[in-house]
Amino acid sequence: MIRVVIADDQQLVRDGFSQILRSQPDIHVAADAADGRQLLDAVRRDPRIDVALVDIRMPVLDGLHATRELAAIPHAPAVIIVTTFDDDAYVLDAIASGARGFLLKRSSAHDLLSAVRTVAAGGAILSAEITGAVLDRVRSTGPVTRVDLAAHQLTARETDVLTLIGAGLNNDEIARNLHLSMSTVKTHVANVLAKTGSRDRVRAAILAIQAGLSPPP
Amino acid sequence: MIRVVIADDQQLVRDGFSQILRSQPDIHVAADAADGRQLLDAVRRDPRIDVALVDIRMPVLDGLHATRELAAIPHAPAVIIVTTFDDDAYVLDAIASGARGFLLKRSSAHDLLSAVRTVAAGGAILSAEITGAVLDRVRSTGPVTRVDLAAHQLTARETDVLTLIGAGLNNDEIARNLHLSMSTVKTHVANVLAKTGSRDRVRAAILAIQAGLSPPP
DNA sequence: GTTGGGCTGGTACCTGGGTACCTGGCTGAC
DNA sequence: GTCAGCCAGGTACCCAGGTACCAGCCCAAC
Repeated sequence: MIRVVIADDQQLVRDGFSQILRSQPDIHVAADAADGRQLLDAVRRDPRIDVALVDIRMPVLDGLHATRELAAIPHAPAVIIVTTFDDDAYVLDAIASGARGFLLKRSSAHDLLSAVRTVAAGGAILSAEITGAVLDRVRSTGPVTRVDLAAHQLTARETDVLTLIGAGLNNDEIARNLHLSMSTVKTHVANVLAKTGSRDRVRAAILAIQAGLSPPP
Repeated sequence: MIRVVIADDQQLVRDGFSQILRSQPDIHVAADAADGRQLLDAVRRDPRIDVALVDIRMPVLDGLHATRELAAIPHAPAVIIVTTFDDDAYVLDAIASGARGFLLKRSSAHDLLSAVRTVAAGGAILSAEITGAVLDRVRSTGPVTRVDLAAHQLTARETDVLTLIGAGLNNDEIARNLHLSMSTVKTHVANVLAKTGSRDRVRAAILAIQAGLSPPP
C-alpha cells in the first residue's frame, strides 16, 4: 500500500488528485495540506507516508522550501513536485531540493499514477516536457568523463587533503580541519601535487573539482 | 510526416522497431543501418531524416560515437538512444554526446512512439528507469544557482584574468597570455579578489569554475 | 624480524602570490 | 574642462605556499 500526502493550496486540486488516487486499490491518501507548513506537520505526524505530491506555489511555506526541509526528516517521503509551470529554474531547483519527480498539472491521470508508483518504488520521474531542460543542464555541466583519481594512487589522507584544497582551504585551515600540524599538511600537499602532476594547489583544486571530490557547494 | 532511421546491429530488432513505427500514419521509416558508419551514411544521403533510433552496441562505430559525429552534420536528426542496458555511465555519456532521448528496450511500443513524436517536436524523453541517474547527476553538480558573476561588477579585463585563474594559470602565464606585465596582472588579480571577496586565487579559481567561466574541459 | 609504506611531525630555505600605494594614458559623462 | 573609471605599469614588502630532507611510529607483508 502506497501512502500519499497531497499538498496544494487549492481545495479543488487536492480533491481532484485525491479522487484519482483513491480509485486505485494500492494507493491510500493519508493526508492533505494547504501549505508547506501543514505538509511538514503531516509528515512528522505520520512516519509511514511514502510519497508527497507537492505544489510549488503555496502560502506560508512554498513547495521548494518544504521539500528541502522534508529531506531533513528521517523517514522522509519521496517528493513529486506537481505544478502548472514548466519554468526551467523551478525544475532544477526542485531537483536540487531533493524532489524525485516533477509532473505538470496538464499531465494525465495515468501519468500521475505511474509517477506515484515509480517514486514509491525508489525511482524517479519527469514530465516529458521538462526533460529537455534537465538534459541541457546535464550537458552544460561538461563531459561525464570525470578525472580518474584512482589512477593517481592517492592514499586516504592525501585524498582528504586534496578534497579540502578543492574546497579552497589554505594549509593552516586544512591542518585545523584534520587535526594535523602544518608540517604534516605540507608533506601531504607535496605528495598530492607530485602524484597528480599538479604544479600548484590551484591546479590541484581544479582537479579535485573535476574529480567530484569537492563539489562546488 | 516524421522520417526515422533505425540503427541496430540486430536484424530482428530493426524489423521489430520498423513494424511498430510503420503502423503509424504519421511516421515513415526512411532507412535502417547495421552500424554507426551506415547510420552516418544514411543521414548524409537523406537530409530530411528527423529522428534516429540508435543502439549503443554496434560494430564498426558504436552508437555514442556515431551520435557525436551526427551532431556535426548540419541537418542532424534528433537522436534517441535505444538500448538494453540502463548503465548510468551510458546514459550520461549519451546525453553528453547530444542524444535527446534515452529508451530502454524493455519499454513498450507506446513509449517508443511517444518518444519519437516528442523528440521530433523538439522535446526530450527519458525512460523512467534511468531518470533517477540523471537527477542524481544534476544534484551532484550542485545547486542550479550558479554564481552570479555579474553581481561582482568585474571589468572585461578582470574577467579575462579570472578566467585564466580558473584555468590554473599563474601570474606569469596570465601575463604572457594577455600580453601584459606581471605587475598589471597582479593589479587585476588584486581587484578580482577584492571584488569577488575571494581570499586567494584558489577561491577565485573555484568561483570561476562555478560561474562557468572556466569549464573543466 | 625486518622491511616497506603510510602517517605524522620537524627544520630550513626560496619563490610566487598577495598587499599597499603610486604614475600615467585613455575615454566617456557631466 | 574636469572628473571618474578602466587599463597598464612600477616599486617595495611580507608571508603563505612549496621544496628538500630527515625522523619516529605503526602495521601489514614477506
